[in-house]
Amino acid sequence: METTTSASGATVDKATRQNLILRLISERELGTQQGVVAALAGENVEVAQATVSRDLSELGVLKVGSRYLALPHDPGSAGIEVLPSFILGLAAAQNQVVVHTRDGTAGAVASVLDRVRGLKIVGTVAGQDTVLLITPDNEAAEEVSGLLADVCRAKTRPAGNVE
Amino acid sequence: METTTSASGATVDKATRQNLILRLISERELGTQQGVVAALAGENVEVAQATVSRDLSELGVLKVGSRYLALPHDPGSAGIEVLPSFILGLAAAQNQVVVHTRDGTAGAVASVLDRVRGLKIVGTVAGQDTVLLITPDNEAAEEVSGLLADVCRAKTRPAGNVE
DNA sequence: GATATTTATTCAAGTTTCTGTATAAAAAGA
DNA sequence: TCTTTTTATACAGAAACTTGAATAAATATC
Repeated sequence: METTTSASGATVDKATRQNLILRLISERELGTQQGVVAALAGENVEVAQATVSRDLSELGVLKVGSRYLALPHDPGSAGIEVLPSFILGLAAAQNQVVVHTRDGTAGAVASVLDRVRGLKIVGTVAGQDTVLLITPDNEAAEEVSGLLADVCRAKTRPAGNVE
Repeated sequence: METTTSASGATVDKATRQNLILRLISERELGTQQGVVAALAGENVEVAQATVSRDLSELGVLKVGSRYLALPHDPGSAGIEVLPSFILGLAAAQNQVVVHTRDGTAGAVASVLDRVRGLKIVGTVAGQDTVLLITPDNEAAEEVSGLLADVCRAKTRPAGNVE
């Protein structure tokens, strides 16, 4: 079960490393695989870029603009990639973001958003065609809104193939 | 990912075979590993007894009296082995079994019982110190009651080590 | 207690997985 | 377009997993 024993690097198995990656990319703003390699090294886990490439791929991490976004890998449930087809509009106001969706899909959209790691969202409320996102503060609302706008502008691309 | 290619045996991977085993032991009344080997063969999956031994072990299947009982392997949640310390008494009546438990533990007991595969239970209702089990018919009630009595008489033994 | 049955374990072979290196492919920038 | 940056992949060695045969250990039966 154990792997990766390197110079001073801790011995961690693949699953542990991948969980660490999920945590790192939701805490910091990581946008390149080298960045992830460095972040891992900071946690005393040394791996090659190729391994990070494969990890991101297996984890289903997406790159939105210049930033990785992680969904907990819940195979069988919809991921961030469905959002563009559901979201019609976005508006930030104070520490809130109002997401206008296709009729009847607000619940689904909220459900997906709730599960995106690294998104600064305190909570969501879904109506019929509207999701209200509450963020910690005004900047977070702008940030989330911008990020979602990127997602919907199809600036999204998978950070790897699917299995 | 593939394994086990034999004479006429189908090619199934370990996970598939183990799921099949769970299904077989909850459908039929299997009580020996040879029996499981035979049942698998009947499904066109040929393996050795040693493999069944390891499978039962990994699946956390228990042998109660002369019969295997399977819990869906939900690591972290209590299994059948906790029942003896919670159940104080059992009584079958018609198609019902009344389980008397330590105060406050009826919910936990019901939760475990709900997850035992191969137990002929239609549904459970838990109070404070009592669980009512509804079975399809009177014989099933007797059978379930007897089985649980065996469990509590510590006739239970693991069908294998734990990982 | 002796024998038979049932289950677990040791061993070895075959397979799969994991990962770094090196390199190719793709994307971004100039 | 040319260069640079970023990401993906072929390859190979190492480690881990899977499994059957043989056998030991445990349990049940007489």
